[in-house]
Amino acid sequence: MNDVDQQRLMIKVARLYHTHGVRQTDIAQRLQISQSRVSRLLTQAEEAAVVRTVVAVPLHIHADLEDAIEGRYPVSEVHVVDAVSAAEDELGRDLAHAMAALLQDVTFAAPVIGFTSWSRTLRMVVEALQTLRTQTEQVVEMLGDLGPPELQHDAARSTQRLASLVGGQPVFLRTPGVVPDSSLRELVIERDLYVRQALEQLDQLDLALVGIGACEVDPALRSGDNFFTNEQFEQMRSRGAVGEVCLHFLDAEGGAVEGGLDDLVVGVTREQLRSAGRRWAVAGGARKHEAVKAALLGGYVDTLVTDSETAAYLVS
Amino acid sequence: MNDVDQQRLMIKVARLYHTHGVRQTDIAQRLQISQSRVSRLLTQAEEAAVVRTVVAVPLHIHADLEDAIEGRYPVSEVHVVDAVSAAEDELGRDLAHAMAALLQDVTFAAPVIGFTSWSRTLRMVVEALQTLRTQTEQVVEMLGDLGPPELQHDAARSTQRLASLVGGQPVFLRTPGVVPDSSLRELVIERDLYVRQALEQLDQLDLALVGIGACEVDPALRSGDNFFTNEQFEQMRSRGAVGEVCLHFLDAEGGAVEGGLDDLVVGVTREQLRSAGRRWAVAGGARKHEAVKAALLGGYVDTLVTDSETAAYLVS
DNA sequence: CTCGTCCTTGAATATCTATGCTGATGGTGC
DNA sequence: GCACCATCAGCATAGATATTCAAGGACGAG
Repeated sequence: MNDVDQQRLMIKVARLYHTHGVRQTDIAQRLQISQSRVSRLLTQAEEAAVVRTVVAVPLHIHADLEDAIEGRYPVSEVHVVDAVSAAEDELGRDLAHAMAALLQDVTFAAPVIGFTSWSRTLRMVVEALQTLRTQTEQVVEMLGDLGPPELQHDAARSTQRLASLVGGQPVFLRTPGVVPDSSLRELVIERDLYVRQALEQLDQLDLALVGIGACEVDPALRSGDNFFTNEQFEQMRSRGAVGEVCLHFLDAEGGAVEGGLDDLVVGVTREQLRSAGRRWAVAGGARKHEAVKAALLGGYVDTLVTDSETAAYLVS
Repeated sequence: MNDVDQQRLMIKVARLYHTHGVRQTDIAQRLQISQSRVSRLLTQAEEAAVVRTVVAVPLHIHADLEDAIEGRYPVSEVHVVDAVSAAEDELGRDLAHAMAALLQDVTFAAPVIGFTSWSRTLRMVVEALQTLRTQTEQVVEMLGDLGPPELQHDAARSTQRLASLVGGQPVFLRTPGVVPDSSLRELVIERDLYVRQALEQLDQLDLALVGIGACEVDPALRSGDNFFTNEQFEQMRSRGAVGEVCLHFLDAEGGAVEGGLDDLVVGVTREQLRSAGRRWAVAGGARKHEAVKAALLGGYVDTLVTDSETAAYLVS
């Protein structure tokens, strides 16, 4: 049996099972295959996203918190998710799905989207996305490479996927995201035409999908490996930093923490970010409470998706 | 536990199960409830349409047939569904889902939608629909009541649901759909203001969702019970009728079969139907082959959703 | 051609899920 | 206050689904 037939069979099975409600055993009998094969075809169908199961979460269960935050911070929209658990990975998944759902419904046009593929949650958002209607031409990475090579692969794939979902071109930033010294940064920008062009595109972001980080080394990355070192984070913390947005450090009030580290980052600038038409962020979990608050206060975020605990912290 | 908590629990369970892939037993343990309750909550969630499972059928598997039909008949669009089985009820379900999927994606505005809730397939379409973007103000029934009272209940509910999905007002036609004699029809229209108004609205249909019937008593209806009798169908067949659209009989070339029966129908007229901006029909199955052909030839259909066998018949 | 590797399949079975049944709980009518 | 009914939870288990394992087959290297 060739590949196309295989796929048709898969779809037929999926429809019989999900749409018609036929049991696997009966499907097997009807199509003259074994039940185990039916089961496997169904798994395949799930993986190929031929069947999509979405849990429609009634919006705005926490309307009270949302309103409170919208009143207190310079944001236009807050969505509070009722996470199933406070455990970081499950939380991330919930937040990601919520943001994906939001993105599916957008109606505005966003020719240029900025994306940071090094945020695990944002990658999960992209994973969960199906299609969207932003008439996007370009998806530009807002940060260079961070962390180990295998992560860079995931990141690139994620940018690629987002671009193909919106029907736009991916614009990669294939260069180290953090350089050891600022002159090197100049050199990189000067020498690499693609990098220069990508960075210029960030001047006209219509939609920036930003991750918010606590002021610490991300577990998935490694200190110093294409990333800031523990010492550098330590130093920034001692200067009052509580978090970062696209590797730009913020103090508790959302102000910039100067320490020369901005000059080591190859990526979107604070100004570029703040002047983006829309700035959507997704972040949650106890570790990031202060960082989220800082990002909001600093005007780096326009629309926030977060969990109820973080939301409660924000209004407290 | 009150109702709201119950619903939250349901959603939490649904998300743990579907989004996070946790087993029922583990969910039960985490939430301190029994596995059976988890199972039942999940069933509930399915029923409440909180979890929706859709099988994305790759469009245009039968592009060849579609093109051929579009070339030969005065239609603008044909969608051929690869049905899982030729059995009538399963076929109907597949067709219905296909049409629902199409409707979900429409972008045009249709202030007035005409609907015939007595078609089982069309009711299934409405059942499968989630939301749509037609900016509809009114959903007008195109035929009066047919068949036994319990069917009328289903029909009304279906119209109601469609209206609420599009965010419009349902306009019912609560009057017999087939009257024993034409003077009675005049009387009904004259006496009932609502009926008169509804019928007038049908002059300006932007989208008509029409069912196509073979020239015979629908199994779900009953001969003579608010419907044409077997004898009447027989008579029409002897005059060359091969099918009907909204109870207007058609010969093999799509021409009107005169026999006075049009005057017994309280509902949309042939002209109203043909002048509708868009005329979407869903029909399939061997019994209706000729009827579908006639409806296309007669210009009653603009966009057709049908099965591959019917499609093959149409091009043969 | 032959062997080894990798992949796919179906039978058997382990695992997971749905459901009949029973008792508990809470609301209703008398 | 009490019998009555309805509803719902949990247990046990029937029923359905996923997975293990071994066999068969396709493919490529030798």
